[in-house]
Amino acid sequence: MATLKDIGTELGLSVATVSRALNGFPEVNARTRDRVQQAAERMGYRPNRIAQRLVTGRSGMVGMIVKIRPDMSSEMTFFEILTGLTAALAARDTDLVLAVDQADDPVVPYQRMLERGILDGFILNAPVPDDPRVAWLQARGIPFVMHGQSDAQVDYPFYGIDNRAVMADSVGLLAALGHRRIAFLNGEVRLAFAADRRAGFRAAMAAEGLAVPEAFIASDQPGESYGYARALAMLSGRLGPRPTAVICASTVIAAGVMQAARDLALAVPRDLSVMAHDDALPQLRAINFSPTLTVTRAPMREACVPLANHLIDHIDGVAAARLQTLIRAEVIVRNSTGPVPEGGHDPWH
Amino acid sequence: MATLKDIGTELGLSVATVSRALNGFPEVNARTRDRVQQAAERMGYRPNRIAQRLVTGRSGMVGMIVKIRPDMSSEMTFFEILTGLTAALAARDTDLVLAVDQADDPVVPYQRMLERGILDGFILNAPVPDDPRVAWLQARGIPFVMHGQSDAQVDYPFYGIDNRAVMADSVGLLAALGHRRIAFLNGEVRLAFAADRRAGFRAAMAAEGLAVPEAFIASDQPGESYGYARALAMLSGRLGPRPTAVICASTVIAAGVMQAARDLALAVPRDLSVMAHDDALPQLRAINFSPTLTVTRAPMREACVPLANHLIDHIDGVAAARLQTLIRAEVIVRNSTGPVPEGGHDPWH
DNA sequence: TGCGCAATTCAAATCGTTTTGAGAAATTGC
DNA sequence: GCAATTTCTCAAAACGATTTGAATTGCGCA
Repeated sequence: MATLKDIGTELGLSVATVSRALNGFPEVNARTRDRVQQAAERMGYRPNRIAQRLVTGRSGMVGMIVKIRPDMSSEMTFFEILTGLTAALAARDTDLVLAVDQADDPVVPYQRMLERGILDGFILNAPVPDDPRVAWLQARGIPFVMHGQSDAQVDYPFYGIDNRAVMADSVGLLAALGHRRIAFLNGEVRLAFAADRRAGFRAAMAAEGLAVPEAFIASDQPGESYGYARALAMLSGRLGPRPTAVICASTVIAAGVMQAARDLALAVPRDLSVMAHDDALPQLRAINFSPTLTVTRAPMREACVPLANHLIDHIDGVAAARLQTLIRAEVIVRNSTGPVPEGGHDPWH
Repeated sequence: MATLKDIGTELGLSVATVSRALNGFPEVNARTRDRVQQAAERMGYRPNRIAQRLVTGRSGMVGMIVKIRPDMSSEMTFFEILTGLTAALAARDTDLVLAVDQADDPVVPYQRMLERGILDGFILNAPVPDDPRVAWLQARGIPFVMHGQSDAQVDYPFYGIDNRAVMADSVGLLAALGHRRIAFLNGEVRLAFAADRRAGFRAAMAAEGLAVPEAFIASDQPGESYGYARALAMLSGRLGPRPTAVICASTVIAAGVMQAARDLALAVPRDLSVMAHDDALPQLRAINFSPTLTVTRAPMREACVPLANHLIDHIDGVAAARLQTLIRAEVIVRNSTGPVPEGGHDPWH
């Protein structure tokens, strides 16, 4: 591996000049810069990140700690994030160091990674309300970006979708079609995004003047059979008058709901409208549902680009307040939603 | 963060002595060593990996590049590997840098990661026959360990299970129960492990004097519905006399086969024996099948400990020949296998 | 008392980069 | 033509560890 010194001796220049030439400092002669750049190219020079880090205090590496949650949905999502994130970080010359959290205390793995002294910052995901990781990292001045934050009243960088708006859009769409009994199959409310959606759902329903019995708001790990089982219970009539529309927190859940509808001989959208929030996971595309699925859509992979940029910008010193992005999911109306069926006009109460 | 110099000035010692004291060199006075160690403890000293790397040429970081393969089975497996691997690496004070391969050329992502100059070696998985990554890394003298190699005639470190033995054990068990028509639902034969299993299956069947029509050896990405669809075809009788036993490359596939048997009203193990190779994925446990599943078992997570150790030992200079581990999977007989049913004694030919 | 040897410790070089402060060369102003 | 400025380049110091070779100390022994 060629070093700055190699280029320097080759060209009869000092390492200082070579360094400045390559880093685009203005005080170096244009002809010298050309010579240096050509030599660097020719000799296959790559700056040694280790040496750079030692002097700049930056390593060009960020950490992410994933928590094992044994459900398919979170694994698919994680893969999607990983793909988008490593690509987006690579575009800014940054590497991703990964660890799996197997500890009880949520901050322990962060502490362990930090002790190595090789990280510039962290990417956090799946926030919980009053996330203890946030306080811990902020107390130590460690830069981080939060993925999935949807409450803007914080003082750290984040990227997330407006989950209340997601629910307002979904409920609004269904209410406009005449639906009054709308059920909601949520994710785990322990997680902030699901808590926000639940609040958003209730607020949107209330705004339409509609009440929802607790039995028709489900919350759990969005596993393989969760959607199917909960939809079956809700649609069977056992819990009360069955909903005419169901909103799902993910397309995985929607797949289960569709299956339940088929098993109960309910036609979608004639007897039941179904919609979901779509992270655009390539394994389960809303367009491949039958009927095609009406969704609120916010591609997970694309979200990784601003996520990576926010973190690196923050490390570079940009203020947190300028690195807070809350996007609004797109509403895509397809064929799984339709007008409220005959005789379904009555609200629950 | 406390440095060697901090400890030195605190104790009135030179950094050299502090360094030697902490690294267990014999020429430092026992009392001095104690003082240094206590001071280090008290001041929360952690060696700066970056500085260590610069002078030793070692970074304590290894890379892994995962290839996106959109099937559930490989994602579950990847999670399992990730969990075991980061824990095993951490035990040897090593971090894992991860990237996702989205390029066509299999060596390009390795080259890109290497250019950063921060890695001590690589963990490769999912080898293909004559893997181009091997030649590329060997030509450059980059240490690596291969996960899943099952042919011992190579000159690099690896850890894998003996896939031919897996098939010999499986076929042997079923043949001993009187089965003559044994089908095999394999993984993708593009991958070395599946090619080895196919060869092992054929050899084991030939050793029992049994022929198998090609229609009863399936190979594909072990997706969600693959096992179900292939088993349905084989067991329907459309392709010829139906098998009395099925061997599956994974428990995911076996789940599909069980479902197909149920749909065709075939009782397991009375009408059909089913066995699988079990990577011990926590999401799909062989013991939770009904009936409980007979398997060849080799826990994926445990495999990561020798995998990590092989790589780090190799980086430390241990010869590749001493770092080749081929383990034999354990055979666990449960309730999904039984004697060949009445009238199922005839071989295919 | 003085010499040699072992046991400890230390100063300095090293890794490859960035950055500071200063110096040399070229250009300008009077 | 000489001083003042601008333009360019360089040597050296840093970052925090390891490692080499030398220096110091204490000890036993003649």
